[in-house]
Amino acid sequence: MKCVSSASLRPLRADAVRNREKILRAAAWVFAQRGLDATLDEIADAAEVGVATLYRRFPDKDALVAALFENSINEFAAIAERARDMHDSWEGFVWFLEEALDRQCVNRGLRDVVVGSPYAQEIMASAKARIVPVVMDLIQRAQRDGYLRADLVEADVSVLEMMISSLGGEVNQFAPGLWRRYLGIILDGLVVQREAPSELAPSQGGELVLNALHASKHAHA
Amino acid sequence: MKCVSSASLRPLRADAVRNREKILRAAAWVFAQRGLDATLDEIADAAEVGVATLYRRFPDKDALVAALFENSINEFAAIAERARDMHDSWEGFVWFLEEALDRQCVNRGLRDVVVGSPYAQEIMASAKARIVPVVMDLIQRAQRDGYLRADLVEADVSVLEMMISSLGGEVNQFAPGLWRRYLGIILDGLVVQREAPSELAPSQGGELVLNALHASKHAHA
DNA sequence: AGTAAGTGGAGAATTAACTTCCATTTCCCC
DNA sequence: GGGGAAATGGAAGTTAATTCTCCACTTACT
Repeated sequence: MKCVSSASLRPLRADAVRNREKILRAAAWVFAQRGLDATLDEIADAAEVGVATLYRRFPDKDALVAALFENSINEFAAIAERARDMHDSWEGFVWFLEEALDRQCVNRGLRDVVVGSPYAQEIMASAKARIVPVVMDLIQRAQRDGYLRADLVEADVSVLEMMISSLGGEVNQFAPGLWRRYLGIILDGLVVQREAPSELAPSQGGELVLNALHASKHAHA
Repeated sequence: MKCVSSASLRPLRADAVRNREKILRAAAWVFAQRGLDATLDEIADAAEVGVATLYRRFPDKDALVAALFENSINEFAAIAERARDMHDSWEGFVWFLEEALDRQCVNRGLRDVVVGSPYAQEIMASAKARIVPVVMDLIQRAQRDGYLRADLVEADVSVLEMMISSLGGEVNQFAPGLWRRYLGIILDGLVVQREAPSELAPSQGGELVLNALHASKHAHA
């Protein structure tokens, strides 16, 4: 009995390490494009590796998702904290939304994680605990300074994020950055008072959004 | 060769008519609750009818969906037209959104139809052609009267409708009417100018929205 | 060179939906 | 009220997608 810790009794063989990394790279790509619904077979193919290899390294999808997205989730917390520390509370609030949404719209897998995919339950539970109080702070500061409407609560931010990030993924590929247009409208609805509309991101591609959604579903003869 | 028209050569038998109606009633209910993804088996069960009966009456899902939702779709057009004819152009615009969204949020199947489910392609194609110009009118009138921000285009309305109606269905059962809160925020973002935030529908249940979304997906041990 | 570790990919197991078949029941008209 | 056409139910065939396992073979390490 010469093993020390319960996990990773011995170091992985060199080729196994290489394959593990190929898998992670491939999974990052595939999940980003197609969301967490992507199959493990698909990822194994993209990694140029047999399925069994993937299953040996990661017992199930949850484990793979956790390994991949733990970083991104911590990044969220970091963003929120940095936003809270910005001088202008409104700028901080807006910057947080922009950064968070940009990531979620570009990476459909990340969006699924944040919105609460069953494959990322525990990983998000702890992250939420860390992020929520910071967002509450962001909100309260912007409210105290008279920028943000007083009736906004933390849950609203989650819901609005969810609504806006539904324009990520495939839609964002048809109409890149369209989500910014609607974030703009919503921000105009969140400020306490306003003389004129702020300038919006252009709507180009907007007409195609619904078509883009069709395309994403199966063709259906 | 004594038949007259190509369809409905002879009248249906009395029991067949009764069953057809049971199917339509059941389908209306099931689609409203679970969206167009509900299976035909499920509907047959709810109608207390064998699957075969359903298939004999409606060759495929598209036919059933068309039979069920043609009315609702025409209702949309009627609502849009009535909104256009209202005295106050802003009230008309808001009223149209409220009515349209209320229907979509209460009836998940209807939402799927409007957002462009593959099972309702043709049925929507013609309806769109009828509704879009009316909505453009609604927009232009509200803009001309100085209520609605000038940079809003027709496609925006579809996108916003889609975003808001994502709070229908199961979410609306957890937190009934929550969608009105976010419609309120967005409307505040759509007016040209505003001194103070308008009053929002309460957020009660809002914290549970994301949980409601989980619940809707399979439990996943 | 020997052996433990690692691999691939076919295929078993599962789940789920759509659709058809046909022996039986029900209605309609005479 | 009886004969024949119409309608029925639900079991079973079909197709498809996904997860996960097995084992004969290959590769790395000492």
